[in-house]
Amino acid sequence: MSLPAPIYQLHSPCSSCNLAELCLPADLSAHELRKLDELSTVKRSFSRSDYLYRSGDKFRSLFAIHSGSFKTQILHEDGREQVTGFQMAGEIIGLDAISTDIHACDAVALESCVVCELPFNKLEELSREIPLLQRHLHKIMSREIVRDQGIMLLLGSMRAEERLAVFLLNLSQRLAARGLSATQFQLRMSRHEIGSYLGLKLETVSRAFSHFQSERLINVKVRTVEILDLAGLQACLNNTR
Amino acid sequence: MSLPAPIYQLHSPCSSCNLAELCLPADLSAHELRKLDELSTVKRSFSRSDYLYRSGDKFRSLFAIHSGSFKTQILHEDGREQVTGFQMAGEIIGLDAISTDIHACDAVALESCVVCELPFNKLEELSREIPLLQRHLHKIMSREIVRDQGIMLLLGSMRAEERLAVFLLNLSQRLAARGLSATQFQLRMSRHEIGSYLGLKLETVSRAFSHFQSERLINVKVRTVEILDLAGLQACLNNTR
DNA sequence: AAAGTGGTTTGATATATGTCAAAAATCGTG
DNA sequence: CACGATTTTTGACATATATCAAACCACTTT
Repeated sequence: MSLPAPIYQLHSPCSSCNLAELCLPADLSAHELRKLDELSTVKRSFSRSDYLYRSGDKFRSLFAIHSGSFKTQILHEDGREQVTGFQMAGEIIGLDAISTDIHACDAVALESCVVCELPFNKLEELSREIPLLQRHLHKIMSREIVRDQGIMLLLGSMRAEERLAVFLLNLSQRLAARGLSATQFQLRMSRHEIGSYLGLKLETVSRAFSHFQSERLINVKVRTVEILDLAGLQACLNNTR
Repeated sequence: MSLPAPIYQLHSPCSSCNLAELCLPADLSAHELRKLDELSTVKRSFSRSDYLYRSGDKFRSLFAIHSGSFKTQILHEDGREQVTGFQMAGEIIGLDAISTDIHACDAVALESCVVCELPFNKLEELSREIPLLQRHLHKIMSREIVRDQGIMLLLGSMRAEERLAVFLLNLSQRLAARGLSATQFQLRMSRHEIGSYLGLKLETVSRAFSHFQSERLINVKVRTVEILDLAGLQACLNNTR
């Protein structure tokens, strides 16, 4: 396994986690919450560019991101790479590995991160006993499918600037859901990584950023982004080609 | 709901279905198989261009395709469309709807089809009682995630001819898994639908077909395809740009 | 503070794919 | 079988994005 030794081990019950509303189903009974604490085991820390797992690793656990953010990527033998997502606190990562018991992509920390390991056997066992948890797990997997299909739409039928607008609006909305600013944030990923995610070359990403700035939709200075006109960005999407 | 009245209703136990090896987990006990037959209810027939479900429909059931094939598509309000997949016998369809209890895409029959309805409540109940079934359901969902991410790679970083090669090889392999010819088959979808799936215009798809033919990799006459050189098609993928 | 390194921006140019158009082939239907 | 409607093919041309290159900037290391 590619996990570094846990830098600090905190026994951290899910029931008292401040991210519970993102990770867990609502409406669990006290009894169910207590049961669920069987699950939460250890938190692990990662530094920028550490691997949480690698493609080919044996699958044992899903991971809940407690803080920080990751990218997931597929590396094709011929050198092609595709970033398949950027994940942040409260999101569950590793779902692709369930199908074959082998991780199908790499997960790489974009900054300092803390992650909760969720042993999958245990999760399945608990979800047999707690129907709400079962349903929740299904919803999380289904949500990932919907997300991926949204990206297929983006990659299959949107132009460069539309893709970047979708990307920025999505980031904005997820940050807001975490109580952070929807309009001012630091990008944790490079132009190259954004390009890989959006199916564009890094120069094209950079030009699109510059163009948005010249249109007064955003201010951007390298990785610092301020959205000036959310509605204007939205409007980019309606210009069908 | 958009389902037509079942044209014929056959009570058809999964345990005796010839597609069981595609739909069901291996190694179920006789007892478990018997339980599973609680699930299988009714088969429904569809004709070409019938909707199995539409985006926005209330979610109640997954569907197992018994015969025929479907496309799934997202229609964006601005008229953009994206075909997100082509599904054939033995495949399970509707997973995207679990996340919100509302179908997120349309499923349209590409030919005459027969479909088994799998009420999702029942499926969850059974999968709490049959751990192998639970695991199987998880694997099916995870497989869909992996599939979608493969398409992201295709859309994000492959050229037109590579995309078509991937498409043809994938079809070939799935047909072979169903005991059909890996090298001779009828396409059930139009150039436009293939293009939508691959993020290309129909003219580009048509040109790529013609080019493969001129290279003696395939014979293609409208919707009749014969693959002459499987290895040659594979080799298309290694020409990194 | 200087030097090095990697990331970013911008410009000039090339190219793959899109667009538009017309003809050919195929399919469905009376 | 013929008609119209639809799909497919092919060509000529347009364009969005990629490629190549250089300068610039920001961060790390010494």
